[in-house]
Amino acid sequence: MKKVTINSVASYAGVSKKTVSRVLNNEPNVSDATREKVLKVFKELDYTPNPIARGLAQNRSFIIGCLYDNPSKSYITRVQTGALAACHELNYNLLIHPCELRGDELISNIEQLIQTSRLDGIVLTPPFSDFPELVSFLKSKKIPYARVASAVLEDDSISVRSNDEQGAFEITEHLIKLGHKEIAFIKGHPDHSATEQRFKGYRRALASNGIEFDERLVEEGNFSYHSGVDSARTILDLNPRPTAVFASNDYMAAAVLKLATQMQLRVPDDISIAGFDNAPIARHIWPGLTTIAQPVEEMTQQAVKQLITHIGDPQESPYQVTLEAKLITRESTAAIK
Amino acid sequence: MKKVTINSVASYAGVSKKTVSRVLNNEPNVSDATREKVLKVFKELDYTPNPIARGLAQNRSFIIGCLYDNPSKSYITRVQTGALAACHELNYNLLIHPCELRGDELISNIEQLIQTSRLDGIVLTPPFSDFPELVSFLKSKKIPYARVASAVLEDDSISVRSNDEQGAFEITEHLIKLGHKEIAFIKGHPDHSATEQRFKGYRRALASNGIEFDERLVEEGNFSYHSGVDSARTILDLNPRPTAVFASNDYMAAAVLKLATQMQLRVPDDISIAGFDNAPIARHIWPGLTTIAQPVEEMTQQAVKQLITHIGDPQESPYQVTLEAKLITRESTAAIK
DNA sequence: TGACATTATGACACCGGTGTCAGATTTGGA
DNA sequence: TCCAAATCTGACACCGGTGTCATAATGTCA
Repeated sequence: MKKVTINSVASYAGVSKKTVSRVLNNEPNVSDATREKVLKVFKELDYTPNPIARGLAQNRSFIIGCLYDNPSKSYITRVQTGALAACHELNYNLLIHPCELRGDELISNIEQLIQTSRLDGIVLTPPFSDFPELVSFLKSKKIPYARVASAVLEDDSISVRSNDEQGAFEITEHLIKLGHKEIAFIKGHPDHSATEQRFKGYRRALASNGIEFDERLVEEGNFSYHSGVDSARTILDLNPRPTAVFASNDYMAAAVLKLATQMQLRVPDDISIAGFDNAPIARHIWPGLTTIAQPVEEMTQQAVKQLITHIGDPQESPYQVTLEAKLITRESTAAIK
Repeated sequence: MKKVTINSVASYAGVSKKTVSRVLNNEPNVSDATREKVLKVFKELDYTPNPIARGLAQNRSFIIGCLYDNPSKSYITRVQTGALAACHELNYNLLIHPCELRGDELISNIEQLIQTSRLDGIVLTPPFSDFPELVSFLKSKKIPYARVASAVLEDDSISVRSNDEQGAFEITEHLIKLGHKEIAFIKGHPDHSATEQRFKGYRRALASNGIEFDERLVEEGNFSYHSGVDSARTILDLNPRPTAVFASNDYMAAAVLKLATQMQLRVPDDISIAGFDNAPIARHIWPGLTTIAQPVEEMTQQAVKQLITHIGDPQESPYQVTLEAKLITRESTAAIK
């Protein structure tokens, strides 16, 4: 099995390699007869163009990077799934880059990544989607980027999000409609813009239903299961105890559930619990968690698709979409007795 | 900011580009004076060699692929973490390739992957580590590969595993020592070689403790949470009910726990439950699951490191390691009353 | 000191594609 | 029918490195 290069194809088809290249790239100015002849040779020789040579000639790598730092493995894999779908479709490769750095270290780490791997573009996922220094660094270096699930919109960049504020509003209102008035809230990690958005939604739901906001019901978490345990401890010890807890994500909600169960509280009879994200754990525990499902794969796929399109044709105007989040009710929330 | 290429470095340092290349690759036959001079220019110009050009010249991509199909997101991310660690260390890129295909479709999918992405090598993770057709395909195409957590050892290929059979033996013996005699077992997915290994360990522990194996206590699962629910239903309805359940992974164990809780059974007072893998869920639920922890990151990292070393120097003899798995006891198992 | 082995260096082709541009061929309108 | 415009095609340099080989510089030993 010898290598099939553009040269073999060219000589076999009796044309120049430039013409073969034209066919490869669907360029105009090739007669139908020639095009078909070359295409036939592609099949016959089972030719696959070498992306490395292509990359060298065009100064591209056909690789985009995917940056994330998320405690939720399921979120990560969902992001990857969406990104990969877009990459496969458009003949790109995906380089995953988990990264826990912040500040200058983050910037220089990303700079090095771009330098050494020659990325054509980069997808930012939470919490990086809303790091202004990172975004402006990429902008200054003219590295194409797309932002997934960012709260802050800019009109000159690609951004695909879902409405966290609205989701939090809906789930809070769901609790209110069940008769709950003392609804505790556990915040997420301060680095994530979703944290603020979800908190806003919670407060808006309270306000629009005439319930006074009570600061003592709010705990600071960081999206990790562990932080959920700490917050839960404080909340469940409150006197009077709130009748419902809305945690900013499912891991923290699961922690509340665990602690409540350990304390012999029955969920949802004694206390309702709601989460956010619809992580697998939300349906792997008993009772299943009422939560908000976001189209993470879809968001990432659209973002990456846009990004690659933009790389191929920088004229293409960047676009921004907001997708729908959906309330999923399970057994962990019920009407107050 | 203009591009810094090998040519700029060469002319700036007053040497030929071949000499620069020699320094880059740590080749011999460069005088110390010249080497230092060139190295200094690297720093001064902040030069990063272009891996694409390098790849073209050497007919390499500096990319290795990572193949997996696993219902456990945490397992996937652990595999990725290990693989990335090795790749970073050795200046390689990692291309992740989740894949649900089997048989001929799998082979042609992988063939296409290798063709289009020009992988230098591929890491097989369960269940692919033990697919004979895939392994012999790779061998016939002379694609370097490494196998993670495979049960079948071959002495001419790289393989890093941990001892599933022994782990299952230990956890079963743990239950036996707590006084359990009727221990139900839920099998994993038949594609995974671990499934058979874990079952073997379970049986060996029974045998070596003089407990007769009872086929009625064994259920077929497939590692998914859902299959665990089905198996749990059957097992918990048995009369007499077994006093312990050992599920082949934590998701299925969590399913047993969920169902048991729904049935008002107290765990571990009424029934003990054990899992395998030490997935996050094992400590996110109440009671926490007794389970077996495998060094997944470590296994993958070693496998990838070996693989890349082998690619760089095919003389390097492939090696095989077995790492230790560890019993982790939590609240879900207790002495029989 | 001369003859020869060893080390250091550079010229040049090459990896497999793409961009530029000139020349050949076809098309269309007067 | 003829000429300009549009369409097609190929020669050749180039992307940024590495491999080969010739040659220059240095070292070694009689």
